[in-house]
Amino acid sequence: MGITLRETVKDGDLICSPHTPNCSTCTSRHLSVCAALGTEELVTFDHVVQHRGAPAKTLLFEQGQKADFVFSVSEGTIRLFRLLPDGRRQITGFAIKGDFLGVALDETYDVCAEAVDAVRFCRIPRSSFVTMVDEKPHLLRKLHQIAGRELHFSQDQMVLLGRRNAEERVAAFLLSHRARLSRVMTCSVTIPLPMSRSDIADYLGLTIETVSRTISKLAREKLVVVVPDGIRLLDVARITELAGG
Amino acid sequence: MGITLRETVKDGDLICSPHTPNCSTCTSRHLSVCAALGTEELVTFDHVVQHRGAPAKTLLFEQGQKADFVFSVSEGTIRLFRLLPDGRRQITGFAIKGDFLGVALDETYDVCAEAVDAVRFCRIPRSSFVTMVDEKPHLLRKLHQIAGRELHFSQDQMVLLGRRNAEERVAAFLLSHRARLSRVMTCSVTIPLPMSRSDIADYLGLTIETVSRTISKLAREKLVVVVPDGIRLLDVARITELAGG
DNA sequence: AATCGGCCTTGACGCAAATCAAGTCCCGCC
DNA sequence: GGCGGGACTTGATTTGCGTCAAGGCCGATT
Repeated sequence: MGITLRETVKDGDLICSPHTPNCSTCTSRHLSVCAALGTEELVTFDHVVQHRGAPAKTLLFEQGQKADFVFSVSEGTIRLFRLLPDGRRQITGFAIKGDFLGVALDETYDVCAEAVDAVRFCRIPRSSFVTMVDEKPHLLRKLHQIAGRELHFSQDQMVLLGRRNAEERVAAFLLSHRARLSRVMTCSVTIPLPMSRSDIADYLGLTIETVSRTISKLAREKLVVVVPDGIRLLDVARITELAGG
Repeated sequence: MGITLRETVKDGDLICSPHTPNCSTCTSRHLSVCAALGTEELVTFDHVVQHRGAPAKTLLFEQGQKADFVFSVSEGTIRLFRLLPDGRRQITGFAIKGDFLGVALDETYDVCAEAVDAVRFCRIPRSSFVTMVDEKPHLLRKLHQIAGRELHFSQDQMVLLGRRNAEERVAAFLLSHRARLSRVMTCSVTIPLPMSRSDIADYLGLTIETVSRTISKLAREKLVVVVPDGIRLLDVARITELAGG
């Protein structure tokens, strides 16, 4: 939470997959932008894409930095956040498998991105990607569709941050995170939460203590059970009510 | 602020401009999506665009409703908001001259839109617009660029709602609103605010009273002067400091 | 096994903003 | 001109969440 960040990861710090996988066998193949790629485009993609991995806490890029790459997450969780000069942090989202970073194609990153746990991703030089997008309108269409979804999500988050109380925020977080996870994994009622309480707090506009107390309260009311690195939902219906709308 | 809304405006309720203006003479011609239109495209546009006006408080469309039109605002202010079942409201933005509503091209509107004061706008059937966008990649590119800006803005707003105190919120609102206005009008230090305190409160995640008190405090400290339907900034530098980063 | 350091939880207390409650101003309307 | 109502301000009080502080748990390190 300090106001200084470690320096952004250098290329050498990233783990290259020993036998570079290719896009056609990628398990994120049908997710996100990649879903919009035809088989022949996939070949083009394979030429420019770099498959990489990074351990927990790696800073992948920083707000304001020149956006040399766009990313597609294939494993693990990445926190996206903004920092205020005095160290306050607002996490704007958690990126998971299938999520695309850099939808806007901006010259600079508008948030910081940091690995929550060990992550794998592929990255594409932004310039190459922009070229492809400019040549393939259907790729741009897909990208725009993703941007639209993110815009919609941001509005949900504004309602949450502006008008919901602590309990509603936590309940809504559990449900929305579960919904997102369900796109990419069979996740019944036990939600894996690799991120810390501090991350959840900074995502929900609360403090660690309030998040902890709220979860304890839900547990006391037998709506959830706290498990190592996750939370099991016991009463989805009631939690949905609490999340409210 | 009630939980029920008046029914959405019907076509008959909207004021048709007596002598329909055309896009080439429109004062929003160089703003927003329209800026991306070539002269010959403008002609196509003129055939499908409908110029309309509406008095204050007109509900233009509602969240969840089928999105029959996309809009470009040419005069006045529109509040965009979400409602919770119990009546709590979060205003996600104020649209002014040059702003485009419906960037995502979604099938349904994801927010409600209501005229704050008397407004003028042009609207285009979404289907026609989508057709144009599909034919003209550079239009889609422009649209995507706008979506990117909105995404960036949403992140600012998440930081504001999640991590800033009342004073910072109000100061940031005054400055960002001024910046937006400056794109379309010569607006020195007196910021016209057609929206009510209640609107500002619901935009900033505060109550009317807190907004009022905070503005009074800024006035007491001689940083602003409250004028009819607006606020004059006396010390932009100090206000920028308060807004903090 | 003992020590350390994160991370999390829990309790006591404080405070910023919400709520409750007048009151003022101003504009439209009779 | 007087009346009514909405928007705004201001004060008193409450409260939900933040802050401060202590302690527990657990994995890493020696």
